[in-house]
Amino acid sequence: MLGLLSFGEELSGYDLKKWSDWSLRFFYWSPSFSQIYGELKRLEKVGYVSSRMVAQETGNRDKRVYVITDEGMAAVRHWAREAPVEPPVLKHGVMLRLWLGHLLEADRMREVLGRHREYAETMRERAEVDVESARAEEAWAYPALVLKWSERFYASERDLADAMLADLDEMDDLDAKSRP
Amino acid sequence: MLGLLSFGEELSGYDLKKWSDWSLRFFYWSPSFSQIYGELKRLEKVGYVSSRMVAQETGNRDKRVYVITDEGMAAVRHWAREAPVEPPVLKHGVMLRLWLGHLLEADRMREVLGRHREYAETMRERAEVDVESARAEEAWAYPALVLKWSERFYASERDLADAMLADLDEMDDLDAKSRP
DNA sequence: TAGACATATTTCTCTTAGGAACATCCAGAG
DNA sequence: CTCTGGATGTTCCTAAGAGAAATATGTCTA
Repeated sequence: MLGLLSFGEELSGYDLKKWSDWSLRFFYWSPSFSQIYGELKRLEKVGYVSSRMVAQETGNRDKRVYVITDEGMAAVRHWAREAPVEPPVLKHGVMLRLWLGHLLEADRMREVLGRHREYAETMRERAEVDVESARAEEAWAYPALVLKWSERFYASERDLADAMLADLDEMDDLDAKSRP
Repeated sequence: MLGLLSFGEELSGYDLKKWSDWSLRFFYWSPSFSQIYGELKRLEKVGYVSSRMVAQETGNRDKRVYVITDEGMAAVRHWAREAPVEPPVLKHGVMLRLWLGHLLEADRMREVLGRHREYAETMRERAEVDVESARAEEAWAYPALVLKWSERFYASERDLADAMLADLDEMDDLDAKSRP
């Protein structure tokens, strides 16, 4: 949350949710509304953000918008610089299922893998598009860098699926030969 | 849990924890003890596992061991076959930090990335070792397949870090030129 | 003029995470 | 020969996270 606010914009809880959904979707989860609104109150209490109410002309409901304070900036900066490097969290449901390959037919496995391949390619394409738009703005240099990483990451995820499909074929061949 | 038990072994909660920590570490998170023991009771109540107490000769404390039932097998099998293909969950703290590149020095970024690169290479090596031992046993054919995937995955994670380091260098070069 | 959709926030409930506590034994260090 | 750390084995407690639903309010469209 502080990271998102560190770009300097004045954002509502709703904005933060949309922003994080949008910006982090390639490499990080996005907090739920309940987490965001709760956290904003906590952050304000400790002085890392400050807020004000905004009456909206355009007709929409009034909202509370938040900006990061100097203390908040110091806190995120400290985190970004000094936090220990932690391993990424991965929960790969597709691999979990294939790990249990004795429970499903080879064709079903291929289908699951194929669908995952499609997902990876779709994500790669989306990242590719985002790289272009992020490069247009100077302020997005680092996000653009990470988007480029994401594009490559999903390309690799797609290739990994292909490699595994090939491994599956090979397994079947060996099986067929040993049981003629 | 049912997946782990579907290999047919009679396991205690403690065994399940060690097993899942060990087997899934490359591609899935492992449940906590509290989840495991709670879940085992729930699974027994719905008839997916059954348990018995075992008095241990070797001196260790008595334990309760669980086996999967036919209904349990049917349930995991159904899950493995029919569950929707869901996108993997990724929380890449390193990328989140680099996304906030405006908050830290270029050298600190390189350090974080370098450490992540090392982590990826270590994981790759571990996966490589595990592939060999899994291939020794016929029953581990599918786990071996996923371990092979893991080995490639971490190799790619390492290469992605290298590519990003190169991107960072390039960014610095351009920066230096535009501000002579 | 209803219905879908977008903004904006709160509430509730369930799951997951993670550590601490408890219990028991073994092996190795001092 | 005792102390301590580590492995086995299980339970309890608390906090964080996920996600749906409820509550407002207004716009645009079929």
